[in-house]
Amino acid sequence: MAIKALKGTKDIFGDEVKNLEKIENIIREVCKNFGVGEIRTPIFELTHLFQRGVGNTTDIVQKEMYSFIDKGENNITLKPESTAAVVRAYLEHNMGENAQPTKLYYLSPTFRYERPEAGRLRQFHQFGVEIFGASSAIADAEVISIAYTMLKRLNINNVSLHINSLGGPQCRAKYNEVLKEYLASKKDLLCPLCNERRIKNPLRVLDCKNPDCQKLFVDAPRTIDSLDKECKDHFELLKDLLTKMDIPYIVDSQIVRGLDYYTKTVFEFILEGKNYSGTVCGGGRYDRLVEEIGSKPVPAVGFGTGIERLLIAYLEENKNLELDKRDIFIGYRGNLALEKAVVLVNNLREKKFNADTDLLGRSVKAQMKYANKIGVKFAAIIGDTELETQMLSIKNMATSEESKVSFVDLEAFLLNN
RNA sequence: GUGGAAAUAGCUCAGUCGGUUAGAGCGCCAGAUUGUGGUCCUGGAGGUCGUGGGUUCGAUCCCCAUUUUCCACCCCA
Repeated sequence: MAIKALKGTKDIFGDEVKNLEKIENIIREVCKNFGVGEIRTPIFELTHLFQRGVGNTTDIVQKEMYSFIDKGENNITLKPESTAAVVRAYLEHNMGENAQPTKLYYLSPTFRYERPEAGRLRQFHQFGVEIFGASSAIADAEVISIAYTMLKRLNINNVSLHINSLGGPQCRAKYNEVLKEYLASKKDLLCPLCNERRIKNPLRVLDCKNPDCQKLFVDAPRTIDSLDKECKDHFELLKDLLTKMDIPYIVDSQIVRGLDYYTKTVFEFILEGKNYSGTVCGGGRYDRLVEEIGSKPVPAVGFGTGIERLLIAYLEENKNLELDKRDIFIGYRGNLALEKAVVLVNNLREKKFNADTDLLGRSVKAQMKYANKIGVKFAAIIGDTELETQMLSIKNMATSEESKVSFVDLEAFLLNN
């Protein structure tokens, strides 16, 4: 019985790897431009960390974690998101003592036990940014700008930015009262799920996808109407900065986010695609999370994005992408020529050219076919004549043009072409 | 976790009202005056028809179970 990859997991190879590499390169470049440094935290942490950090009432913690007891009887969980782990590392290494703010990004495998579908696997990859130690909306704007810049450089244009503000603890408490009252007045019309949430976590009710419920919410109280002056100013500054940076946004009171730790700003980039529609990137401010996990309060803001979803969006907008071409293929005919080809190719590789030769001892024709398939710019065959004259006849694969080049001038030729 | 559809070659899929050697296109390998790719032509390799059981003289096809994938919910990135 053949062994196959587990449900919700997959092997990544071929063009997919090349595309992912491109995306990752753009991500790293954007982070560099914004002065954001990378952090790599372990793949697993104590389960307790996520229970505290993500929130015990969330679906992620309640039913989607890969948890197990290791041989030392520690309760371990494969990370279902990275923010809690980054916060743990921030506190553990006293990063708050360094020059502030602390700007970190991660690019990490992430695990959630869910029903897999397109753009959602059980092992997936997340890219995210966290900025610690900056309470001003300037940081919120910068975080959004990072995500926006990344999407733009990936040529993903069919997304829209939705922003909202949940306010601080006081505003949220106030809002919860108003909302509860409002929802109670509608309880006979709400679906069973909404009525359950109405008691436990009223904010989540607004997230209900039931169209009948949504109709009721048109005149529901909005979080932004319950903001105190500080939170309101914060939100106004954010909107102002986004406008000044030419980042278009929609204020959307339905954006409440699924994780408990958000305060003030929340946002999502929502994709309208053929193969996938939905949130491709989401985040916000979480001023109370660091205190929740550690002891001292540290303001923080960040976002997370699923690389697989990013890839779907990227492929929709970038149909005929040119994958990197190898520079030269050097084939051979005969044993002496074989040795010469291997040596030449090896020398070129040492000089950091991309060079390839035939490993199967095929006919000249087959070697040329191979050169064509792997997509080299140039191809040449070494035979008796070439060995005698020490000259190569290099063929430009795109134009069929041939150039005579001596063995010693090979590097110079490649540099100039 | 709920509901629905699907699973046949490396890929995309046909097909058999249940019958002997299961097909196509693409891809792969090889030929077309034994030293040159891309188009065209010819040939070849490659499948225990997802897995296990049942019905049957006989199952890739019908039935049951199971696994996986996809879609819609739920939730999220």
